[in-house]
Amino acid sequence: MNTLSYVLLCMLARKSCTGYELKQYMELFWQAHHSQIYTVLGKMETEGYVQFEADPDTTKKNLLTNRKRRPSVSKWVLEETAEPISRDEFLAKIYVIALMDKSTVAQLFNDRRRHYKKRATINKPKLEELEILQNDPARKVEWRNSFGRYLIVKRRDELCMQELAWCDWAEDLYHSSFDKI
Amino acid sequence: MNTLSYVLLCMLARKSCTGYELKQYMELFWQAHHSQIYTVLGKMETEGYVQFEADPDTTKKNLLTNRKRRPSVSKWVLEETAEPISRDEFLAKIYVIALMDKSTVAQLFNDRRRHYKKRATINKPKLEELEILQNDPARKVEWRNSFGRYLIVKRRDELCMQELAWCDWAEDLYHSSFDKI
DNA sequence: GCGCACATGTAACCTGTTACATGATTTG
DNA sequence: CAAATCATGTAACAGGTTACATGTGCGC
Repeated sequence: MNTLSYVLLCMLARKSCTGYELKQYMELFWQAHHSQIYTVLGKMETEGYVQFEADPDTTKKNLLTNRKRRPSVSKWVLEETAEPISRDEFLAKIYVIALMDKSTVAQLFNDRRRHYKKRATINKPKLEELEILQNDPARKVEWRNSFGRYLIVKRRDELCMQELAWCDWAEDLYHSSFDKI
Repeated sequence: MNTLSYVLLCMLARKSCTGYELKQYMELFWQAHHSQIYTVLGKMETEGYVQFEADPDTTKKNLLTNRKRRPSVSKWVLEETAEPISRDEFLAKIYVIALMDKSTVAQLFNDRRRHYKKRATINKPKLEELEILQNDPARKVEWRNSFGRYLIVKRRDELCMQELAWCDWAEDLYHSSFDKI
């Protein structure tokens, strides 16, 4: 049981998912390839942490459910939390911004903006969906069940907006610092 | 020459560093263990990307310099930039916030705040130092040389502030959603 | 019918982590 | 003078990526 296993168990604590869904839900804060996810899910099954249930209706769709190993998650949550890891190639490139020509700089920032705009458009509908839950008194149980997810989606949304604002600020400063008029 | 190698070359483009310094400079956006850094620096030397220069004064201190392999960095900068990777155990735990007891939630947020406050206090003096460069017309060359680094330190500072604000917002919302008065 | 998103899996390989090792210099 | 920080390195192992493989269902 490594960290990824516990991350998967956390996802499953909310609702049963397929491996495919787990990957998508996790992408907000933990990127893993499907090859890795299916491999560790297999190990987790042999160790009794999850159960596979074949879906008979729509063929070939497996549902996974967390079994009565919940206490192991509660225990993990109390253990010391490792610091977040980030690896951002774009920022390594920005490190040498003063050595690049202007067109390269423009391209780098445009790519970055494009990427975060795309992220934002994927995120926005998720956020709105969750905020509908929040404001519907008839769906209190669902809201409670999605509360953690809402906090994370909200954080991700802020992050995207701030990154885009930083791109604009940084590019402006670059021009006002290095353009000799 | 993998991604880490290019990240190291970017750091060295700014100034000569020891392996130890490289680790610290990179930590802003790419965390690597010293064992990995020294290993790849060794490979980079045999392939002629860097040179080791022993420091005769203060014993045992090696300075590394980037050689005339600069064009390879320029080429790398133009290649497609991989998306940033993040792995945040804390957010996985937040996913199951609705299943935790209140004291666990309080502890989680407090640890997170402590961590980001610490980050902020490490970052703040770096930011101030760079802003002094920016405002000193006599140190234009230095400012230009540190411009990329400034952009990154600034981004990191914003990130810390926003994370701390999010913690307060999230914990408030948690209480107003789940405290039955 | 073609391409795309859904859906799952294995194997080889590269990257990153942990543990082991050592020694100098600085600060309380 | 003990503890922390500076400073570098190797080896074994665990984690993560890439490539290979296969098949379904939907919309254009």
